[in-house]
Amino acid sequence: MDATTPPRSGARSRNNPRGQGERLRTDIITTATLMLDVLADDQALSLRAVAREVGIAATSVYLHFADRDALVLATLERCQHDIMRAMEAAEAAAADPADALRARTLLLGNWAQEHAGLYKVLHESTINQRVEMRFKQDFKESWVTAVQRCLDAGLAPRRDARATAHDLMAAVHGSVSLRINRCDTPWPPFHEQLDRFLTGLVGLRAPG
Amino acid sequence: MDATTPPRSGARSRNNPRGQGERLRTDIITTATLMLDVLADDQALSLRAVAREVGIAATSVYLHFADRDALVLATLERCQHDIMRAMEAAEAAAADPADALRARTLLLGNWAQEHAGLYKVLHESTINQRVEMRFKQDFKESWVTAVQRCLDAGLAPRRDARATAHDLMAAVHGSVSLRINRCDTPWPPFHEQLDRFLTGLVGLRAPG
DNA sequence: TGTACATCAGTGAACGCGCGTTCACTGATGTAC
DNA sequence: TGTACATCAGTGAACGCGCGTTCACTGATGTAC
Repeated sequence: MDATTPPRSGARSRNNPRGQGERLRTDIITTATLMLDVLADDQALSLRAVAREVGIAATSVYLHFADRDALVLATLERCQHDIMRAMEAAEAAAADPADALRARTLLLGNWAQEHAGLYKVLHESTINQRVEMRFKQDFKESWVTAVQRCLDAGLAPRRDARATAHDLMAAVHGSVSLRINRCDTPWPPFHEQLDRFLTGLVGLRAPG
Repeated sequence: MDATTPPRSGARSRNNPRGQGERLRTDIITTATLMLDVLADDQALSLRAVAREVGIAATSVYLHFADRDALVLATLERCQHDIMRAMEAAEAAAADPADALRARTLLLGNWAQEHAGLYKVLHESTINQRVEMRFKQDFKESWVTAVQRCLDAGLAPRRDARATAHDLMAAVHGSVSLRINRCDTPWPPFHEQLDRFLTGLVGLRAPG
């Protein structure tokens, strides 16, 4: 995503200058991000492979992460953080709450299809079962808020914001997940499907 | 799922009687099914672990499957076959096409939550990227047919059956996937959400 | 200005492990003559 | 009825590999006195 300088294999000098220890941490996360996007599975990411790609000894990873899971978790946390910021930016440019809801959903859907591997690791890999990812709570709440704003603005018939947000999240996640996992079969354009979700599940007026 | 006798670790005699070679194949698949349901990840299933659990030499697996992927594929194929039969049975007991659509969806949703690991392997694991699973085509088509029947019976306003089926599949898959992958956070009852999907996306009349 | 010491930012060798797969082999049971 | 051979249903040892993690070590840079 928007990380500092990408590390080049073997290009790292042995000693970082003092006070720059955090730079290695950033480099490791950046590389792990790229690799997870390709692998699409947290279990397939090996700490040694990450170290090789960064150009450091495998043991150096332990300077910044307790174990492999901690590395994956940190990677996903930064990833999720970037998505949240991007969604907020998309919302900020919208004309009204309905437009904002559509914009944030469209951004998420497009991001997911562009970074299929990362999306899968974030939402479908078995690390979800092993460790708790608290930062996902904020993500979930942000959807409830976005729906609530539409209701408050009278852009959709009154209904339960939380249940409606859950419905929309489920539909969008499912649509993206099916597209990602079965690349072979043809699916309808995402934005058209999204509009049906917004009218059918949230009750927004049809666009155009 | 409804396999013959479940194999017990080490309980197998060295030589199956003649003509019973297929029994081992069945036993291997049954064991692999149980293990995949626990592991929830096809890459985590090791051929050696399956063999250990069945009580045979690791090499014996090669008598029936070309490699590890072939074993996983055969397992998922039987699994999908069983789901399809169960869905057909659920539909057969329904009063009308709308009832049938609801019954098949409810069955799938409940099955997925009871066999979370298998569902994940079937729809979210990386074997989807590695090999083509042709039997999924039938699955997809069966949803289009089920929706079409509702439209033909005048139980929902006229619309494109294929797009509508895709929308419903996406929403249901997403709902199930979110429930499976984040067991911690609370989700609304599945059957209530399903009814909202059926009314909002398919256009069926609200139940009750 | 010199020097002992602490700290930072790493490295390299080694551990034990489980894995997929290949290979030559075994041992019971059937079958042609 | 006897026997050679084919077939079926497996086994056991071995291969080379990459993995996560631990451990003792290194070498540059700062800092107290």
